[in-house]
Amino acid sequence: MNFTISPSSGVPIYRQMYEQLEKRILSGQLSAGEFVPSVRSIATKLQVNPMTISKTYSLLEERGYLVRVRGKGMQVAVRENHDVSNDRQKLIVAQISSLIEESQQLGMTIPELKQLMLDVLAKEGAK
Amino acid sequence: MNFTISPSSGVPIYRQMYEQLEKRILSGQLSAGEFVPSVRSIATKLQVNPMTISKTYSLLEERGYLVRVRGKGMQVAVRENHDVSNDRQKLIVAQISSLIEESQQLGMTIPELKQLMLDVLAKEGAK
Amino acid sequence: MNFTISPSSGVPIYRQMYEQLEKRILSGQLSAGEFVPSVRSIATKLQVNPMTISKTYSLLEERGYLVRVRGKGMQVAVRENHDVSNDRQKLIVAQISSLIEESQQLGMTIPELKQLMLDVLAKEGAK
Amino acid sequence: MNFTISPSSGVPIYRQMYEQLEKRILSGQLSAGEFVPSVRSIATKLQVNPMTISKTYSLLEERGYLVRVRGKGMQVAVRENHDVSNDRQKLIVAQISSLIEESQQLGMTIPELKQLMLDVLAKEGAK
DNA sequence: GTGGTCTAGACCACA
DNA sequence: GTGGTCTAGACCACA
Repeated sequence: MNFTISPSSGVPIYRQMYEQLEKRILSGQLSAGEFVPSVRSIATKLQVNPMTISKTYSLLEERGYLVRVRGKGMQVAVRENHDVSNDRQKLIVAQISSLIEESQQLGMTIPELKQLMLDVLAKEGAK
Repeated sequence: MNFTISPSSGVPIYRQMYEQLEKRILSGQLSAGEFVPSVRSIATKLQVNPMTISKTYSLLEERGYLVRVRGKGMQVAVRENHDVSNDRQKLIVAQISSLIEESQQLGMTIPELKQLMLDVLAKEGAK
Repeated sequence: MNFTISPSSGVPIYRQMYEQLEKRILSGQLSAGEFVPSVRSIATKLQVNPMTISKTYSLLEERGYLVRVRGKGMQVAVRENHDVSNDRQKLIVAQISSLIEESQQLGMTIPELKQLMLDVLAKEGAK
Repeated sequence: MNFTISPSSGVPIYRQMYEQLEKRILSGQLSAGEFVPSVRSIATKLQVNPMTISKTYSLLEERGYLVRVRGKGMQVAVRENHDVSNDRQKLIVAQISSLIEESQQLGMTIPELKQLMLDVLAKEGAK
């Protein structure tokens, strides 16, 4: 499993790891029951302090994404009503909402924002 | 002029102030040539250390939003291509792009995202 | 007499005025015996605090460029051995020296700097 | 690493430090990837407040000279077009240009200035 | 009156 | 260990 971290980005390494793992779980690239790499193996590979990876895993455990299996490692949690697409949707909807709020604070109208979104989507979709 | 700060939010106060001022300048609520409140007046009002506000102003100066007028205070900069709507647009477009990228990392398709955006916009527009 | 000041440049206004007047005296544009405009007339014209201009004049007086004539104003001083070209030269030589020092701190050699100077001079001379 | 500061020079300490570090980076004495001394170690050595050094580092970071590596310190940035000699040259050329401009405001001709430069260079080169 | 600089010292996140 | 943020309070230059 590959991870990309940028120690100088300002974003804490443990958060960078968190986000990459969360995305893989939410998108189904990591599926329930699967084991994630050990803290040590990742720490060695990325040349990072093991405590940092440990912090990432603890956070993922706390939020229900991972389950600690004693003596074996961390496993992707089997979540009840595990509607992946629903999780995803909530995450994206929240971001759209905050984008709307911000655009309004900047004095942009809803129709203007809508037009902008459609423009950018069209451009990206064409890639 | 009113500001809202939340000392317990984790976001540094000087950054909170920065964002509020940047938004007001970009949205034209503060227009070129206008003087912003003095460091001391804001510090007193918000019960915050003057150096904290000073840091905000230095940042805004460094980025070209404010101009220091010695002995008189800080003034909103007259920017050459002061096409406010253009600044705003760039800021929002960048955020839409990163939202698209993220949704794709989560395994969502462009049409799905588009539908979601339209739904949320419709809901917000109706408020 | 015209002056150009930029209140937002960071350079104190009294220094900006000082430099402009010093240059005019050193270059002979203002000659000995001539009266400079009154503090008030400049202050009004430039929309500047009279104390600021006063500070400029005091500095020029202190350094022997101006002489206070009671009831009449400030006069360009008649300086003994008033070799304008010599003053000028000292001023420029000092700056060339500090340029050499700086270029060496940056790891540039004397021949490199010499070449650079000749290049820039050739370019400017052709204008 | 040694630094020289003069608290009584009028130039803010954080600026004095900035200039010394900028020069060492531009001259290649500090090379990309290298870690600069910690805020605290410099502060202790120079008997100066850590915040003062921190301000220097923030400025160097903002301008792209240093990169903050969380929990580890500040590292000299790897810059894309890291043509050190080019950076240096621009800095010096800008100063030569402004020297030419100034000499002309003082009524000196280009040939006179050229002669003066050659004289001073010859004297310095002989040291 | 304005903002800038600095100290001494505290507490925090991150590794 | 690293740097970041903030306070309380002093002193300074400038207008």
